[in-house]
Amino acid sequence: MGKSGEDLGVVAGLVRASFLVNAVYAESAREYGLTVQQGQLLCVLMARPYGMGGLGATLGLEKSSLTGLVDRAVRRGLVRREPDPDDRRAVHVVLTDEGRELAEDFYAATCRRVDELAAGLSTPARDRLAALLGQVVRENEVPTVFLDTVQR
Amino acid sequence: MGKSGEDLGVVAGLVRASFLVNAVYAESAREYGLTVQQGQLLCVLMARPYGMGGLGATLGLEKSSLTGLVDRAVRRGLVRREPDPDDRRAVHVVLTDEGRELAEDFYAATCRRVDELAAGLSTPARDRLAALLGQVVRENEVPTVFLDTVQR
DNA sequence: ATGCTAAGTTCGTAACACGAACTAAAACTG
DNA sequence: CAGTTTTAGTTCGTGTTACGAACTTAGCAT
Repeated sequence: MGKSGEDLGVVAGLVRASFLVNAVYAESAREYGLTVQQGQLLCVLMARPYGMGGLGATLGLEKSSLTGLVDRAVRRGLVRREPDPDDRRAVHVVLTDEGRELAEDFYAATCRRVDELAAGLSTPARDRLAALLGQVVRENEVPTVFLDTVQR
Repeated sequence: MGKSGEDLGVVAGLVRASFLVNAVYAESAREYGLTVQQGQLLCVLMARPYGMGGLGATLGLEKSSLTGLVDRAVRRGLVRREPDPDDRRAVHVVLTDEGRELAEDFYAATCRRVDELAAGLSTPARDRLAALLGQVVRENEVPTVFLDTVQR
């Protein structure tokens, strides 16, 4: 362990880095007229449509919280509720064209901003950081709240 | 800046790890009957008292948002507003005894939980991760939203 | 004094999050 | 098949969070 006093432990490093990412995410959302939660919703739906239950599991929210979140996103024309042909109780939440466009712009802007947080790291340092975070993420089964790669 | 390839890894790693930390933080807060924001408030005040303005700068909130947050914390007996002897407009927000105790318990529980996120890393890997995150945090001037170690 | 700035509060509005209670459809059971 | 239980979502009521605009009071310049 480093004892130089400037050194942060893993725990404080993770928490503060997380604070940093949250701030950047919020700033990015604000830039696109979104709340953080709406931004997350769009990012999740970029991968594929989800049912309300799946969204809850992915975002870590109760289903009652989702109704309103999706309602507001529908009202803004960002998503659509489609009936599930195989289950008349269920619903697929899908991005509209407008929603997809906004999602992609927001996603790109957020990537750019988060990337800048690591701007001071050398390329090998970035690779090491990516590998280490990748391991943490993998071992803790994080849902796909943010895509790893964009199709381009 | 954007050498498109590896940095997506860093970006997605940071965002997802951040999601993980948020979830753990929220879970911890809930365990102690706190909201995330109240938990953050307590953690910030563990270091020292702050004025409303300082709290806003540290937490990234508008001052008008803080009045309510502090009000509710006061109502719960966690913090106290003390007059600043040198400036009669200003206020020091200070932890009460009850607030400090809760803050320390919450802080410890959160540390434990966040630490478990990195449980799968070897000791040298943890050190590398800590060093890398420390660099990111240092270069982006994160306010002290979470102490590194309790009194050391 | 006069004006300007800084520290906080108040107010109105919107979003968020939860649990409890509910409806409707699916799945299971006898 | 009828009857029960589970599952998917919504509705409702409550409390929290967050913001900007307008405001009060106190310090700071002239």
